[in-house]
Amino acid sequence: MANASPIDILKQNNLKHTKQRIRVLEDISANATAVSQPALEKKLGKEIDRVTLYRILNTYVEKGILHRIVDQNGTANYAICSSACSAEQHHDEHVHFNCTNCNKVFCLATKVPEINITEGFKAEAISLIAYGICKECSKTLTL
Amino acid sequence: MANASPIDILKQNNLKHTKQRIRVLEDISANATAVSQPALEKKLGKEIDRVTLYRILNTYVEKGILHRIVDQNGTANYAICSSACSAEQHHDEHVHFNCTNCNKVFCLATKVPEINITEGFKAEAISLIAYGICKECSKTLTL
DNA sequence: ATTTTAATGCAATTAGATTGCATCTTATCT
DNA sequence: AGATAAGATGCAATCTAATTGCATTAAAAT
Repeated sequence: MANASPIDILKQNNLKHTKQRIRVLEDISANATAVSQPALEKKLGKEIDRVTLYRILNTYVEKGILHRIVDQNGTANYAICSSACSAEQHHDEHVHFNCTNCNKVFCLATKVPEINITEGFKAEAISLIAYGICKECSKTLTL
Repeated sequence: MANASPIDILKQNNLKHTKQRIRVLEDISANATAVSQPALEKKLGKEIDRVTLYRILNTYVEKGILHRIVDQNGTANYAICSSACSAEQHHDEHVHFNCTNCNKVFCLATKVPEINITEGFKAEAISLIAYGICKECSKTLTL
């Protein structure tokens, strides 16, 4: 279930398998880093309408197929969820890294630690984003 | 230096003290929670031009006077920095709580723990946002 | 008081995201 | 397979956040 095919994922979630939905899943899973909405639109904009893309992404987030990481600029980035995610709950418990140079969002292996939340507040999800310079950019910038 | 007046803050940062800048600081510090850009604009829109507001907020973030918390929707929220912040570095090391019901952003007392970042990535700032239902909304929602 | 320096306001523009509605496609049911 | 129901797509329009250029105005320095 770790690397299910796009069609399997759609079946598991009772979603009609349209070519647009398959393209989006293929494209996002082909990428090592999370993909931003603008990048997706740029790449798929000729095959898929802007609005459809937004709707597909929202459905995927709701179903727990993708997780959405909003970066410092307020831009939405998308990455495939681990199999532990569902429509009921996201278990996107790893740290993200947002490069302030290239703007890419990376999923790090580091897990989000337990956080002690103030009495009275009911936390349902935690987002931990580190900002700085990514591996590739630090090479380029020091040259 | 903990609760410096708007004018003091401007002096300390070599910023001209205009009535617009003072209003923004007054308004944000009057609030217990972080204030969103839309809320600020709604409140100050008749005294301060939209564009000026954006520019003031950006200068304040650059100078380390305010910190910006981007919530799940990509909306910018602003809160007064602790005195430890400067133009060189933000020490906004506490956890934020973003209510998914009323959208307010709270600064919690909880500190952000040490995070082990993957080799090669250079983290400069950490943002830890918990999403869920805030104190007030949990009261209202259970009624 | 004059000059310098920088902030403000206005108009226009860019970009991300959303809504309503007609059309088309997928899946279902004979 | 063919008809039908359910739902997804595309298009036009709209909304909101944010940014840029430029003329005007206000604050600080001399």
